[in-house]
Amino acid sequence: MINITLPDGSIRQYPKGTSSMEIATSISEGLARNVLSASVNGEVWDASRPIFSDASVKLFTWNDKEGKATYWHSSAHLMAEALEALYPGTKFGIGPAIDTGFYYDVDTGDKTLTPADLPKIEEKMLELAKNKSQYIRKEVSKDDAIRFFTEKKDEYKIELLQDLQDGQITFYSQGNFTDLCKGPHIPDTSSIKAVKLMNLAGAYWRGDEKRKQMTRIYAVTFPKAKELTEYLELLEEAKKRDHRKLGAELELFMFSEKVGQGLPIWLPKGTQLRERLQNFLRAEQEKQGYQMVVTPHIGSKSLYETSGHYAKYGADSFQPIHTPKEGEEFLLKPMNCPHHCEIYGHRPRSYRELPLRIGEFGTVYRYEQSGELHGLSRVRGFTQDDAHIFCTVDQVKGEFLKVLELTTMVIKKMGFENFTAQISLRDPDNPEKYIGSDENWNAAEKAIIEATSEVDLITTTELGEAAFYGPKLDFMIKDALGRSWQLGTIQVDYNLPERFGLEYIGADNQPHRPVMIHRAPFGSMERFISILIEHTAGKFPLWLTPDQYALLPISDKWIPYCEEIKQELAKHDIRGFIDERAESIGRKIRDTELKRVPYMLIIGDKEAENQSVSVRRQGEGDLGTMSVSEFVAHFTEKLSEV
RNA sequence: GCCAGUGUAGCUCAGUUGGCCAGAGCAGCUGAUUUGUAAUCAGCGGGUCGGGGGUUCGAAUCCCUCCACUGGCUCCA
Repeated sequence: MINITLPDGSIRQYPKGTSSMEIATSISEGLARNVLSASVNGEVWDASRPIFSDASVKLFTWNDKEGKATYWHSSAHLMAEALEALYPGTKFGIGPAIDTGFYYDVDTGDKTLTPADLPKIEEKMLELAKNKSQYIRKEVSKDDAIRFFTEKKDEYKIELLQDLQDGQITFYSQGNFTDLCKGPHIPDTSSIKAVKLMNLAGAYWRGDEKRKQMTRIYAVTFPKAKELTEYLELLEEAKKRDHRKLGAELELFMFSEKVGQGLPIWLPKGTQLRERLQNFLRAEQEKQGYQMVVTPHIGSKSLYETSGHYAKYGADSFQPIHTPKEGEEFLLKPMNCPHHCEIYGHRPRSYRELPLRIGEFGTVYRYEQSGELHGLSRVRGFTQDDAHIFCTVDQVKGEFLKVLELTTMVIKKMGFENFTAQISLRDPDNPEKYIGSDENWNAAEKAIIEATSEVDLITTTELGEAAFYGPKLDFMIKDALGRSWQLGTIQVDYNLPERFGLEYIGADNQPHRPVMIHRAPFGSMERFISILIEHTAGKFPLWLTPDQYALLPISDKWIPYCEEIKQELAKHDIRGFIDERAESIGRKIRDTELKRVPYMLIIGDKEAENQSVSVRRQGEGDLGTMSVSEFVAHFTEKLSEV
């Protein structure tokens, strides 16, 4: 007998060789029906795999992340089976589960898959799923495995096998399909009830752009048809909120082929929004002792040679521009930090000046590959809400915590409730990607890890995600549709001060090297606004929205009264406009609703007579009639709510 | 940059296997209407069918090429 510890701490005894599925059955039939996989001593296993020694077991169903991952990975195998049936000779790369669904990288030889082929594959998958084929695990020797795929002429799998150790190789089969796979898998195909192949994309074999490009098929499956429908509805909603669409409809920004791709042009309403965000942050930063600066859009190439940016990114950047007579070289500013280092270094600094906090809404230009550009979220010219804090080693932690506080305050003020932070450290296997000494890196990484551990913040740690000059703390927020986005960043940097030879004279009258903290709570105004648009579906917080109200006169004879109200509201810093068109009130309301103006003030005979306004809230409807001062009170209350 | 796809009026789209002056709705303009909580009516203007080249008696439609956009990949200071 073996002892099985369950998540609730209870220990049950089972015969040697009992599977997780059998354990589930012993608990309840219903549970057994839903089990997809199980963790055995922390490792995710097939539910059918026998357990031979004492273990702690956790059963996974569709409600667990691990259960979904198993389900989708098994679905990838089912898709591969369908592809092999429809397109014999198809070769397979890798087919993992992802956050939502799974993909499989395939090489269909001469046959190019098109979106029109996808329904056929879906149908085949559903047909095969009905066979209730079991996923069967088999341990194989490396030689046998290589022989199998050599016969199948699948060079991708053979390459994957080269990196695997003999004795640790397993195959999984279901129906007529066998794949190299370490598993685990769901019991059988019958739980795969709804299938949707989402899209086709090119993907380099092993992520290497020098190697062959395979076809990646993205897909998702569900145990219930209804869940697929709900998922597709969510995608529809995301499409409706797409910032590129809303940005055009609400006249926030535009792009022009003539100006150039990836170069956003801010229209008046978008500019209002952006400047309100900047003013808000500027005010908060000034409270905390930041000083604003303005630096030029170009900088001498030597500036970036000093910083190391040129060596790292020069070849893949916009190329230097030259002065016509002298032939001097200048780069479009890709970063503000070198300029700020020069500000720090332009005269001797005393320890009494530190921390010195230099802020700038600095517009930078970076060459991004054409296929990378995406609306406002990935552009070639953007404005960072940048600042650099120069401080002593002893001040690093305190300053870091203050920045952390500022950043979380900003995120919350923007209406994002869910956020986490990612600690991005060096990749220990690729030291050549980074500048600076190990001592500097260790100190910087330690500072971030220590400071974040002192605050109430959910963090994850990623190796290899650091900037080339220092580790980062990146903020990840979840939007209203549950999607994750990376926002602002805080970076601790011991290296640039060294490269720029920055110093301060300490209390001991000796020169010391300052530490630099790079930080941007929004990240970039462009990217942040793209996220804000999608999060709010264009219904911005009241304090931020370009027009807070629209006055809608029922006939043009009430325009003068509207003017009066407008002036009164302006006294309370409430901004809006009068819809003076000779349109029906129904039309005016509809248009204003679509423009996401939060308040509509409808003015006709009754209102003019009683010196009142009829108030309608966007998306909610009629709030009734009130006096102008009552509206101001209502508005002011709502304003303070966010 | 790479793979796949898309590009017809400001927007959303129609345009049969290549064939009469390329269509619709919305938006715009003009006029009428003076309206009570999500579209008043009528008239008018608007397109070198993404650009260029080619095949053809004839191209929005077929081919080549360039550009932009979309979904991914790679990249992201």
